[in-house]
Amino acid sequence: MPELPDVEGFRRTFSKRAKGKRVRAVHGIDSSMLRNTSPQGLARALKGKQFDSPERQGKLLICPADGVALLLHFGMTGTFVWCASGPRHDHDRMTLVFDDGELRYRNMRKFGGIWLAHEQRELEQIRGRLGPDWQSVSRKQFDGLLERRKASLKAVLMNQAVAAGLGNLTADEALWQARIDPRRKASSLDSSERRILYQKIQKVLRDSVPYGLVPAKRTWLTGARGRRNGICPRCGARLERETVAGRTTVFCPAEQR
DNA sequence: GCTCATGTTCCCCT
DNA sequence: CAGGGGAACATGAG
Repeated sequence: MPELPDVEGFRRTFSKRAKGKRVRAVHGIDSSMLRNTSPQGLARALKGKQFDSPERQGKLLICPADGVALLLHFGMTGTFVWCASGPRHDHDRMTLVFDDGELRYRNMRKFGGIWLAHEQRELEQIRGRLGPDWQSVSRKQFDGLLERRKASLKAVLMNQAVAAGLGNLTADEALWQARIDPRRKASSLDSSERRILYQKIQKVLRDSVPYGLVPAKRTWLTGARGRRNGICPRCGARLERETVAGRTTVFCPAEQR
C-alpha cells in the first residue's frame, strides 16, 4: 500500500496514538528490519521517551522523541496496527507499548526498514537520499526536475531522489489523468504538458491523502487497473499493461500521447 | 507449480 | 555520468 497518501495516513495514526505519550517498552523487534541499530539499542533509546509530532518526507515517516528520532519505511506491505494488547501477529516487526495500548509496525514482506537517529546530523543523513516531498514541489521547481532528464517520465516520477512520495500507482494515475505517455522522455514535455502533469500530480495526491490511500474510484485509472482486461474509464479503450522503468505500468494507448 | 505484488538497492551493460 | 535491465530481498495470493 505505502505511497505518499498511505504514509500520510500512517503519520496521522502515529500522531493520534503516540504523540505526547511516553514509551513504556519496545517489544518484538525483528532485527532484520533494523538498518542502523540493534534491537537492544532501539529499545533502550526509546524507552521512557515522549514522542513529538511526526513528520513525513515522501514515503519516510519521521517520529521525533526527546532528542532521538525513529524513522520508518513501510516498503510494499507495511502498516500500523493499534490494539489494546493481545498476541503478537506473525508479521508484527516492532511494537511500541504505551500506557493505553500498543502501536504495532506490521510488515509482511519485510521491505522497508527501521532507523534510529541520535542527532540532527544523523537524521539529515538518512533523509538526504530523498528529494523534496512531492507536496512541497512548486510549479517552477517541477520544470527543473524534468530538465535534462534522459529517463522516461515513469522513471523520473518514481525516482525518490528527484522528489519523494510518488509510487507505481500514483505515477500511473497522474500520467493517465494528464493524458501523457509514461514512456516519453521526461525532458520532452512542452510547457503546456508540464503544467498539466504538475497539476494532475498535485491533484492525485491531494485527492488521495484524506483517504490515507490511493482510492480505487470508478473514474480513476486506479479503479480499473486491477482487472486483467481493464477498460479506460474515460474512453473505453482496452488499457495497456507494459513494464516501464522496471514496473508494471498501466495506461490508455488511445489517449496517452 | 507459476506469476504477480502500492519499494528499494545493487550489479552489469550500453 | 545517466539510464535500462534484471536480480535480489521476503512472503503471500490467485
